[in-house]
Amino acid sequence: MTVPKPAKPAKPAPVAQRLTRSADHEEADPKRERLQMADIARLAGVSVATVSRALNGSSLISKETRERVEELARSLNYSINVGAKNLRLKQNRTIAVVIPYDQVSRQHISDPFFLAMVGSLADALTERGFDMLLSRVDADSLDSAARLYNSGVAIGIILIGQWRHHDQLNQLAARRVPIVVWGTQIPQQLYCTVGGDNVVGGALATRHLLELGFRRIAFVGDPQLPEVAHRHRGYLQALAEYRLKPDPKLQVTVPFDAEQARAGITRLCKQGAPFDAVFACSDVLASAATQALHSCGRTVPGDVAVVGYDDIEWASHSNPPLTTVRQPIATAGVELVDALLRTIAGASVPPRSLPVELVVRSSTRRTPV
Amino acid sequence: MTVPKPAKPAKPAPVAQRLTRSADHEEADPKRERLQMADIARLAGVSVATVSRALNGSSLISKETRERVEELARSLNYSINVGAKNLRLKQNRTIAVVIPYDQVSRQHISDPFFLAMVGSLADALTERGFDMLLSRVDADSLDSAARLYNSGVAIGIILIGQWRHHDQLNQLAARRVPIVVWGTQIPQQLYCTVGGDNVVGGALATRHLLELGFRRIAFVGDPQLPEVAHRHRGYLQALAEYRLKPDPKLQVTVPFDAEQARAGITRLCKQGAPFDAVFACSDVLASAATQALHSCGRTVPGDVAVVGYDDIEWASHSNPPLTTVRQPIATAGVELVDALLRTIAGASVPPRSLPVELVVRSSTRRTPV
DNA sequence: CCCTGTTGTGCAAACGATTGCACTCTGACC
DNA sequence: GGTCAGAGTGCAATCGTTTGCACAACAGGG
Repeated sequence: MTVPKPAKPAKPAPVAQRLTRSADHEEADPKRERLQMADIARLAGVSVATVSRALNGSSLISKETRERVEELARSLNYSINVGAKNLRLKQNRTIAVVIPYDQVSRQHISDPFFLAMVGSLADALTERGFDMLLSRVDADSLDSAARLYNSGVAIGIILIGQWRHHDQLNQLAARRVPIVVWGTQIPQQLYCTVGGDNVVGGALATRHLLELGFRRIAFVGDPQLPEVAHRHRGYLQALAEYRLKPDPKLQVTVPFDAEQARAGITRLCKQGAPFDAVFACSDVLASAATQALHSCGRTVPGDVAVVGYDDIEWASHSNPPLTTVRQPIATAGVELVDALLRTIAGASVPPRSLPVELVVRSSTRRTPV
Repeated sequence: MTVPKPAKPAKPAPVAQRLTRSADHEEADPKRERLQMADIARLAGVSVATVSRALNGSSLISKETRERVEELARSLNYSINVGAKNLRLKQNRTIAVVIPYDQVSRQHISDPFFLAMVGSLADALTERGFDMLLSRVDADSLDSAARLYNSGVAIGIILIGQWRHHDQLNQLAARRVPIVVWGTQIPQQLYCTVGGDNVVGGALATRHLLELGFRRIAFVGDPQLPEVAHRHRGYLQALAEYRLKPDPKLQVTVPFDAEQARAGITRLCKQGAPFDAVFACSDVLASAATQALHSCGRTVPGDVAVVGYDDIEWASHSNPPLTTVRQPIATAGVELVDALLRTIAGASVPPRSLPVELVVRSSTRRTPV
């Protein structure tokens, strides 16, 4: 496969010879093998050890040699083989970002919230000089994500989407895979989570509706999912503050899927259980709900007020602009990376919950604009 | 650093001894060094060569040995060190996806269109068993992206966002870096592009407005950018079909930045140059334009019709729902990956332009809904 | 002239896998 | 009994780096 290279001279060859040799090499090697340290060494008339040290700025090397080597490397735009370097040093600057693909509560990788998170993580990682490996894995065999760590591809894993896979995640953590999860804190979890404060978020949204006088508030989401469960708890809390009992008929249990949310809301309308507001656990769900309401002949916010969750970019551009609970996406990226790096460093990092805030727009106005 | 391991016996050790040895190892090595082939070999009482062959399904190995090794590896959930493997085999299954960050026409990595593209690429790459390295680079030193290839981290590069960096890209291609770019075809380009058909897209959008009777159509975008240039050419084409001369006053030259688009449209309103429609070169720009128009007291589509470009998810949810030119994001991912793989295989892949279609919604209705 | 630092370099052994080649067993055949 | 083929395995070189150690060259002090 590889074209044999001329043997390395025992002593530095005189300049003339070196140049010839290099020309020879170019001719003899038209397939343009990737440049490597040995090439630089040969051209500079030094050993690879010296090149290595020079490029790493070792103080052992004389200034002239270092500069000559650096110049040569730059002019040939040589770049070091990271794989070999990592192998030798047993180090690595790659972080895996994993988005599980859940068959049941199917939030696809193209979900805007996840994508925004990916963007935020990309920025945070680039900032700190890490590479980001983006990977989609089947949520049913989540521990296949561990492969990324075990095989040394990445030094740690950031997982977006806790779903119902708490146990699998705990197993990963127990196997000492450095992992940080975007999600919500669960009792007895062995892994670190970073997430918005879902209880507060749920309460904020619900309280807002209650303050506006709405009393029959439908909840759209699947409380089996940890994050949704907490938002639901907030919802119940707020209701309790107003001495209201939750009506099970107003519970629309659907995964994070627009289609099913539409169907769920339509069903709710048909069933005739009266309701005057909707709290949906994501903006996508809220948007789907709004559409379903329209096709049932009910206006938003005239007949029904709608609150979403996430505050993804188009929430403000939707029709009507959506009142929603803002998740701190930008800081989320930074916090996740931070937590992971500390985990990798061996620290035991406590779960972190980030503040959320309510963004009021027209979808909950008493009088439509 | 590394804890010394017991010397490997010349002959397979008797089972009892092997088990003891393994126990010793566990105790002596509480730091849990990553499992490697040598460990499996020792426990199985064979050589690493045999383990390697067994795990790679070589027919040289007897069935019993293979199964024993496989079983052992599975039960310890060993996974091979990909770095070492790649080094030895000079192969790799990582593709770098690069999003340049342009300081001038600042489309950030969080632009929804780009993120959707990232999602699409992630799917296409996962599908084919490749890893995806997501990287944000400074557009001014684009060739730093070449580092990813030169250093062997990735075997090829997919770049999203051609911008004004045609020359840099050509240089990369000239240096034989396998690269495929999402963008538009430019004369004398050395690299392969895949993109929507921008001329047709521009023409579709403009013709649609003309058919509805609009005659003074503002163009929002910076024709210095190759893709925008083509859309602009389509715009001119359509105007010509109606024997209309383009009015330079209706040209709003702004980069892909919502803020500047708002400012540009506001300026246009203030200047008093009459216009009855806007063709914006992205949905984000269109949305910004709509907002600006509203604050100038002009309704959409009542006073001014607006057409966008991309058809990102929220185009249909915006207020009013946006008429736009749909880019084929899902197939784009597949096509980009395809083109890159063929480039890597040594083929000279011609640029590809994908069909686009007009999606008509309310933002261009003559009577508002 | 010998000894002892000091300052640069080079040699060679890692890192964890793959694979050509050599080798050891079998059992079969002459 | 000798030869041979074929099956199964191990040895050792290799991939492109880093780095401990040995060593060469030179200067200065006795």
